[in-house]
Amino acid sequence: MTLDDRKLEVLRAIVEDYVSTHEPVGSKSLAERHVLGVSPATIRNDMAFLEDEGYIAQPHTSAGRIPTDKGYRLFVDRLSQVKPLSAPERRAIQTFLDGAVDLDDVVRRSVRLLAQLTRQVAVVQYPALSRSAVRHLELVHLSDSRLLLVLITDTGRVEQRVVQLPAALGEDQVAELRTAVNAGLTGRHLADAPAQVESLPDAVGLELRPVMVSLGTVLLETLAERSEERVMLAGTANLTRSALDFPGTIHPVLEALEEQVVLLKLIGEIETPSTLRVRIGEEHAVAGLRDTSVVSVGYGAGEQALAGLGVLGPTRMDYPGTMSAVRAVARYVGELLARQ
Amino acid sequence: MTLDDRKLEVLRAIVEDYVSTHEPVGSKSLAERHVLGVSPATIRNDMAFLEDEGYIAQPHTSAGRIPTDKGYRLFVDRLSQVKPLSAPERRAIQTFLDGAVDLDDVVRRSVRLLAQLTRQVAVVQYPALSRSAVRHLELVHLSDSRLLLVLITDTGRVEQRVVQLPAALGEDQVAELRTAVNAGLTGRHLADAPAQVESLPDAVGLELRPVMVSLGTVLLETLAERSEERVMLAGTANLTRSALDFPGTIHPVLEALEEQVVLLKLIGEIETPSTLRVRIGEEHAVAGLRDTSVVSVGYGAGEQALAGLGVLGPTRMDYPGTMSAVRAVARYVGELLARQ
DNA sequence: TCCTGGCACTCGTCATGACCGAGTGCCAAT
DNA sequence: ATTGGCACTCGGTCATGACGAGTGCCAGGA
Repeated sequence: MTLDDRKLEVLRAIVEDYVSTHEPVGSKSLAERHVLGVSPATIRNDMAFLEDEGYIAQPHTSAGRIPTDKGYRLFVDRLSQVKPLSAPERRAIQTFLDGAVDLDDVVRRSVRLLAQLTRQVAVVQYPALSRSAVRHLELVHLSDSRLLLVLITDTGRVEQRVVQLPAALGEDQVAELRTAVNAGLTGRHLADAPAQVESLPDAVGLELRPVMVSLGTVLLETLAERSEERVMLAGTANLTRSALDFPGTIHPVLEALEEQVVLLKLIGEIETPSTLRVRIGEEHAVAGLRDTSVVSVGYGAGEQALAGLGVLGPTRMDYPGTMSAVRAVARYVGELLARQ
Repeated sequence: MTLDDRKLEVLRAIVEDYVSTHEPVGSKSLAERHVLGVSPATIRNDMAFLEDEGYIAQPHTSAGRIPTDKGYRLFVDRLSQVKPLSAPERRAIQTFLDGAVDLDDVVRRSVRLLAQLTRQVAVVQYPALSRSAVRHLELVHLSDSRLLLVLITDTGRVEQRVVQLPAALGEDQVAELRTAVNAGLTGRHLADAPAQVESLPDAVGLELRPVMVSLGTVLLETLAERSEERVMLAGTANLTRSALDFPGTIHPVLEALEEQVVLLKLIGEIETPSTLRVRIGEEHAVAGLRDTSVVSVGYGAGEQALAGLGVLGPTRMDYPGTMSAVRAVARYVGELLARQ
């Protein structure tokens, strides 16, 4: 026997019913709620087959079936149809995001919007430093021996670090450094920074070279530390609504969400924008997320994604709806950043 | 009958036992576990009195007593003794915070540390702009009609905003603006900014005055929007450990924590450092926090607090321990910022 | 060959009721 | 004012049994 169209249709019906009712679905109610053209008995046979193949499972003997991770995977890959956003939803995205005044604001607004639209936990990553270019570098004289290095990128990120100077500097020397640093780096892609930094000391007077070296070191350090680092989270409270979906507690999930590294793995690692990625249950490497699914996508104006954003929820989630929302917000954020 | 010493002692014993066992405490076990010098029957009489006065309550008829919010309040105000931190704890604070490279890092580390030490939800507010002074203002030429305004404060905060220009500017004009703005504001307290901004246009050439006006407007806007705004949160996962303490779900608590405004009310509104504030259960204005207590304190080097930090947990928390931890971290953060 | 109706069986849920024990309030005695 | 004793209350636990949703299997029909 093979996985024919009707069996797929049965699987889709099971996923849809289970997602909306949160209860194991039986053959009878399935026949009632969907136009499958066959009797419950036939559906039972199909369900037995689907269970054998691992697409659905029974929580206990005399219960209906629920989809397994493998079942959701099949659903997402082959069965789900794009669910267009409603007009009010589109409008919400527009009005919500249009008022943003800067990058922080864009990120904050989009993460909240996403949480609200999907009623799940939303994550938005700041544009990766490694994929941004330098817009300006500023040096601020803090004291004789300390300089503040401020990096401003074309994506709107601002990073700062204190630099301990090997020797005291005058205001004019700081100016010389500033000019040289900007001449060497402004407009450059930060991915190329290591190479550029190499040649910086040559651009200044002999006595400033050691200073320039430590400046370069601090800059590279900052890039390494902060490169992908920042993310913003919203909608954790939504986890409690689906608390029943998690065996025991939501504790492991909350814990995983507190780990930046984990979040970045979830959302990051994205090359091209607008290719959605869905990770379902067991597909996660992190144990605490075995009962969750993540829908993520890259955003960014051009060919290459600047960073990622996405949504995390119970494996039993409305995949089509979530996928549309994530895609729509990403597209809009991309446009917004390009406009800047 | 009055609230004599023994009754207070009984109340303290009830609070301590309940906090450590999480179970209503009865007269017999109280007599066993504490040296009160009287029999259970006497304790029962005292407990009846304490209940009449509203310091303790019975969850149901045949159960022991648990402290009410009023009981905790009395405990905190008159009964709790300072519990010094253990040596490992002190060491943890030191090593954990000493490696911080900048303000973001300090805040991130301290909020995690606090969450870890108290095993509760920790909140740290960034130094309030209104209580910081300008260290430097930078103007970056983005395009003909757009300028990036970067504000760097003496507390290490960096805020940036895009300014739409009324007219195109050359690089030298930007330099003139930069000089004027810094001459007028560097070193000034941001609380005084409105007055200072008034006089800025007079310091530049006639044709730059409109630009300076919009620059000033944006600066004041930024101050208003961002003044107290930023906070960092950690340890939300700790809420699930004490999930049993919350009737129903932790949903309302998580929701309250997502509201920046609420957080700021909790942690902010602090004038002098090192005066701990404890808010217990019903004392909260926000309904979602009726089952939680918040221990907060201001931090900062001098007389005036820069901002606040604190901890949120179930009303049934270890007040003395939490209070010591909060106080210790605040003191250390204050020192750290002063050193910068 | 595929579909269908029927039937026996499984097992989780819910309501019931008995029992246990922790804890109380009250009272008489010290 | 304190204490020991005692009757009483009531929530938690456990065993029981009825109920019903859902299944797998099988024989008959298209």
